[in-house]
Amino acid sequence: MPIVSSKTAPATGFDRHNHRRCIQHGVRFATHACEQAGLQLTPARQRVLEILLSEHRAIGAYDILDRLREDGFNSQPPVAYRALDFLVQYGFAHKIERLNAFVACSMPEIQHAPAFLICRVCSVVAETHPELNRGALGKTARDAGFVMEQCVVEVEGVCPNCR
Amino acid sequence: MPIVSSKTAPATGFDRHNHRRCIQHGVRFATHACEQAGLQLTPARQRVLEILLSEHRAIGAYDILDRLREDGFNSQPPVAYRALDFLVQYGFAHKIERLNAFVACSMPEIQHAPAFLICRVCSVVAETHPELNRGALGKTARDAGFVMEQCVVEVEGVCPNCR
DNA sequence: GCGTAGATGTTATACTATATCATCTATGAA
DNA sequence: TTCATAGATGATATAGTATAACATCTACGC
Repeated sequence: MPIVSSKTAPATGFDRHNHRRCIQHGVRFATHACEQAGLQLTPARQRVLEILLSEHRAIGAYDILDRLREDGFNSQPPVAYRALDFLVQYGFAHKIERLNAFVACSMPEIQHAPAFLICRVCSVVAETHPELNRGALGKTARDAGFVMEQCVVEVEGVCPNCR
Repeated sequence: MPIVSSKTAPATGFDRHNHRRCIQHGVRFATHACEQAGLQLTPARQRVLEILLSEHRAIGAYDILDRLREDGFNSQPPVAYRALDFLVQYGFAHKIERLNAFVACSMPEIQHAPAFLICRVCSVVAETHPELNRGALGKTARDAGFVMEQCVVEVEGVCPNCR
């Protein structure tokens, strides 16, 4: 019998894991998806994705910019923001509004509205997909006649590793 | 038989209503609550609350600052941010992270974790309290061993009046 | 009188994000 | 080939959001 119910989505990011696979998988997936869709995963875009994939934490645009500079990329703000806009637009990354920062998507193969669990101690950000439409909030919205389009769900708290 | 189920919280803000009451009630409640708690609802704080209560929309700190200036208040940024920090800290207002802006709390008498329905057409922000702990997201967090402390839930879409 | 805590005044600065216009390159149509 | 177009990048400037830091004031209790 599984400890985690199969009816709710798990949160990915807190468990210890071979992180190189996250990076490899993320880049490989984006490469294929862009080829399929006729999108250009240019060097700057790929590098920003790699930077984001390098940790399960939210990274600010200006930190990304610093790392691009180290790698010899042009380092004016639009460089980072353009790459981030691209990655967010096509679902390879997400913005954490609460932190004004960005994370790589940890489940790009699944079409989903993300939700985030943010540890205030270690800053790790785990991602899940709660399908809020189905819960109380979805019912409230329907009852009110409100059509949900974009959802921001960001929960701050303490992760299992920091308790 | 009620159209809206009593099991889920309604969204307040989209329905037409006598808005003067929102302002009166909000200020009166805050006045009493501050007296009870030994907090100072100073002129600047009360004025910012009134400004926020003047519409069910999110207002940016610098717009608030402009209105304070018109009213003869000191208009340096810290004036607005300090008042907003106070109002947010004690639950009289909320920050909408997605918009970098603030709204008056529409149910200050209820201890709650708020969720917002934001109309992208008319910018009206309705507030509700979904108790996410009870739904799928709460289960995901518990299964992951994550302790939820602060929730940001902001849904963008189209309100009943704009459809 | 004196210390303290909370509030405000004041100046400066940090952090986040976008506008704008020029340039380059690949592609496909005329 | 030439041209037009779309997408990407280069480069400069600026807009928008938020806080640090330190001085001052005021009310209160001791």
